Amino acid sequence: MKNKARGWQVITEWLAAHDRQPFVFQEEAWEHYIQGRSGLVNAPTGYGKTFSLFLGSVIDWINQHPKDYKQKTKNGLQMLWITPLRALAKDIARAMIEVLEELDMPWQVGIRSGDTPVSTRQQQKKQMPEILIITPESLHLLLGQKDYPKVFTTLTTVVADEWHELLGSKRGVMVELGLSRLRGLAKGRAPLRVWGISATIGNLDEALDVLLGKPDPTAVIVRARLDKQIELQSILPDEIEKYPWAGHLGTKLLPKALPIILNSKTTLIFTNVRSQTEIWYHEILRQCPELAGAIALHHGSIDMELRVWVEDALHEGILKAVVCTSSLDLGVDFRPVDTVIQVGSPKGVARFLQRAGRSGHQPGAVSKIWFLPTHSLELVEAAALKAAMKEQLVESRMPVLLAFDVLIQYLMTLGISDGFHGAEIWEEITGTFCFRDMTEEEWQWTLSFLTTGGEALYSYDEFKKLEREDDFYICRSRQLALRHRLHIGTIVSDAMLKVKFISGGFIGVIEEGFIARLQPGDAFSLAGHTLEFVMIKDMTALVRKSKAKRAIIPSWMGGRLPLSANLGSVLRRTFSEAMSGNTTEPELKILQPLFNLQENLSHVPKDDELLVEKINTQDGFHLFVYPFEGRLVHEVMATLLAYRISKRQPITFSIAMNDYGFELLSDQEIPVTDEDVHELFSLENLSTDLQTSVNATEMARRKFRDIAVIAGLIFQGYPGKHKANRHLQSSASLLFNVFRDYDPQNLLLRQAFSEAFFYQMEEARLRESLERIYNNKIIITEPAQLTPFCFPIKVDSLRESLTSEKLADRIKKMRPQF
DNA sequence: GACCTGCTGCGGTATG
Repeated sequence: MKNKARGWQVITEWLAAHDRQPFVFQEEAWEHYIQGRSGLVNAPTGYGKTFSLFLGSVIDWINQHPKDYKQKTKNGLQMLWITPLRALAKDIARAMIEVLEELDMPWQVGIRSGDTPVSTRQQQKKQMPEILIITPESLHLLLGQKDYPKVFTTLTTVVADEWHELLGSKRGVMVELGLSRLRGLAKGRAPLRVWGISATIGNLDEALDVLLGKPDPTAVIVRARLDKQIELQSILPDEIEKYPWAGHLGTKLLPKALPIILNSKTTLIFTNVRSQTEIWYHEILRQCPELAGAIALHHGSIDMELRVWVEDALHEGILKAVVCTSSLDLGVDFRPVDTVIQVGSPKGVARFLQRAGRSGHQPGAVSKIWFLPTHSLELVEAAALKAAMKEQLVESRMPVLLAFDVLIQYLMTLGISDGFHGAEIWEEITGTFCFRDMTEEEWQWTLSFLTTGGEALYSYDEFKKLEREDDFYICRSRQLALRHRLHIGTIVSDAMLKVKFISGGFIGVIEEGFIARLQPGDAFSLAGHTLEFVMIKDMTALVRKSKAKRAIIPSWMGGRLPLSANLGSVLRRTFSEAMSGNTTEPELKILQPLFNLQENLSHVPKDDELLVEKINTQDGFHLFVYPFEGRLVHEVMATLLAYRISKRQPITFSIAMNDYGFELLSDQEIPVTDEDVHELFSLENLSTDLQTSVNATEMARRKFRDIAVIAGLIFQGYPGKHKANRHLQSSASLLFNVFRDYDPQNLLLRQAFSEAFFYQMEEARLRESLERIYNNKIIITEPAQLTPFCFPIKVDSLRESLTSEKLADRIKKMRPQF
């Protein structure tokens, strides 16, 4: 295998034999690779990016070491493969071993992650495999071992797999920092070759920059020159007039989805919410009992073992359908899946594409995805998604900047292994994308915070973590080192209780708050089982099987993904099209009666218009506004508007919002007219108005909790031992106050505020949308009754104050007739 | 009888 033609041939043959398209390593890319360049490979999921890159690098190695090929040699660690998912690590390892066998290469492939057994770890300590697949957290744990540089002396290549998944998060920052150290260790040798593997995102160039840290003019992006064909079809109700105007469940359309499931080999049904998967699972079985045993459900609060069982069953093709949340979004491909149903809004174009890509894995096959709306208006999203996909309006992943919490954790990691020299690490860190704008002053603050505890905590010894000897920093406390190892990582979880059968066997986790409301004997549902709650013991909820007909579905406090900016803007455009009358989209056609009603009662906004509805009901005076900017932006915008209106005249509001718009409700007439409505959206005095109206301190306080945990200021207790969430929250709050009062320059405090502005208020997006609205036409209507647009928002705001029974009554009364 | 919202991911000790 001396020449590249032979190498290329091996790759092509292998990929073809394994049903994957050999498009990634084109001649040109291969050339880049063997010249030792770094870069980024981009292609849709399931198209063999991983394998092409892997084969390419192995064959390149063979070319460079022709004599060692096929010999059992101890080469040491050659390649580090970073993956965000443990499950993915296993998949990749399996495929790699297969490839190596075929090439007759006696290389070892190892996995290093949380579930790597101790014996394997010790084995690896003695001798590293040639290829190590690792998570970002485990990489940092390696960097926290004594003599860690020895492990990496032979390393030539690092691959960041699923880089788009890590990029926008603090886990991505961990990768950046890890890479900076590995590059530092490689100084004096051939520079590390670093490759990213990424699905399509809006900012691929930036993704490469983040991976590289310092610009590298020779680095390349290898793009797949193919368009994955995706076909979207909506599941339409027979009579749109009878389909709900609000809601998020979608079970009314299940009878229409069932034939699709029955006619497919294997179907994935994606929902947005964990409780929703439980509800759908039960509902499917109720309507189609013959599916018992052939369907399963999968979400993040179901015990790992059960999930793995479901995943294996998917691989083997023995399941007819799996109801799941985005826990099945990542990496691992399930070939038997031929049909995907998305229930409700996917909230973003990228996520939708990814889910669609779960079907039709075979090269050239069309991925088909069904969209099942949970309320009428959501059908517009289907039409918008089609347009967005056609135009490739995939969202960007914004890299995290200046995450001082992660930096502090990292420095401590280096401190507990061999210690570090300030100047050397400063050099490396400012070479990362995340910290390239860090000032010398900030660096000095960080070091002094770690050695003294900073201005507020200097009198507490436990915060003097590192000892300083000239420019050398090291942690000499075994106790602190131990604690630190337990806290490496950036994922801060909420306190959950495990659920276990009395007879043995874990089922999953639920929130403390949910179980606190249960009485022994109550029935609830988890992982598809109906369970009877027996008691709590050792922070575990013990249950037995129940035959109860009615069971409470647990709810989990999860994230609230807002509608993405991309999807929002296409959505606004789609409304314009819907009213143009010459649309061919079935989703828009079927909605025509609804649009007509909206137009008669009020107005359907065009692309360059903002609709404001003033409605009086027995509840009071409502102002509905529809920017289609996602709920986070709406929340802040609503608060801002309420404040600006109240400056005109004393008035109080209650606020409600969803992804499409928001509501201000008052008991007095709301003073907004055509003449003065524009100035409510003005950028003038925006910062001061925001500071007065939005409680930024409270938002920052909430953000600070994670920051304090990541920076290692709060000890979360030993594994297995429970520490109530309350304690965590209160100690974080305490620290927040202490910093605010005694150390206002504290960088972690500052970070909490900037995270609140960036992630919670989405300040940049808020500004953009205000500017857009300010330059748009604003149409104020005064409908005589609630409109299809405002209905979902109104229902949401009622839900908080009413029981579901009363709510159903109220909704019946509220709903206007066509 | 139902117009029930709120995702995902990782990691770890020590003694007999």
